[in-house]
Amino acid sequence: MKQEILVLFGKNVRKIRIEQNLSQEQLSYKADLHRTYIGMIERAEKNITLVNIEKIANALNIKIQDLFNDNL
Amino acid sequence: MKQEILVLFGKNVRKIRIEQNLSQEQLSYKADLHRTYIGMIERAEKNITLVNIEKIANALNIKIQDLFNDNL
DNA sequence: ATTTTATGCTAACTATAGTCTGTTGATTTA
DNA sequence: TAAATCAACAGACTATAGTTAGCATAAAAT
Repeated sequence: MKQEILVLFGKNVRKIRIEQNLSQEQLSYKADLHRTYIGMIERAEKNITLVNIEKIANALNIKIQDLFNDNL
Repeated sequence: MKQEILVLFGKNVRKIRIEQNLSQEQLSYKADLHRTYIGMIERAEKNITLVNIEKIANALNIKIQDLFNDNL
């Protein structure tokens, strides 16, 4: 994929995940998603659906809106 | 589907679309999506992907974040 | 009254999201 | 130098998102 919106989203997931000292695998457990899938999202290789967007936001204890911040 | 997050999203799309006096069909042109698909999204029958979320936000001239407001 | 506009709904199809296994390489830890 | 942790990546599979045509209903417009 590599569309800009997916890149923005993926960067935000990675940034917040690392801030919380979580590995991709740990986040995947919390979000009930597969290990490799988190990596694909962070690399903007998949066009994520809304239900999974929410799962990730919940796993990171943030609002969905926070995953669309575009300051960096 | 009918998951809560899809219901919230659909309600917001409909609300803003009507505020702007657009029919589903008119919005579908602007967003480059099919007529019936907009209806399905508003009725929370499909789990929309991020790329299409952005298309709808752009067609409505709003930010993606605005589609996740939960006041009404 | 009938034509037009708007939406709901179904069903079938095709494109792709999402799952899962396994391999590789880098880094860290013992 | 192992052993363990982490992430990138590939490939194959299954589930479902997204497209499209068509029919039904209701309301507004002519």
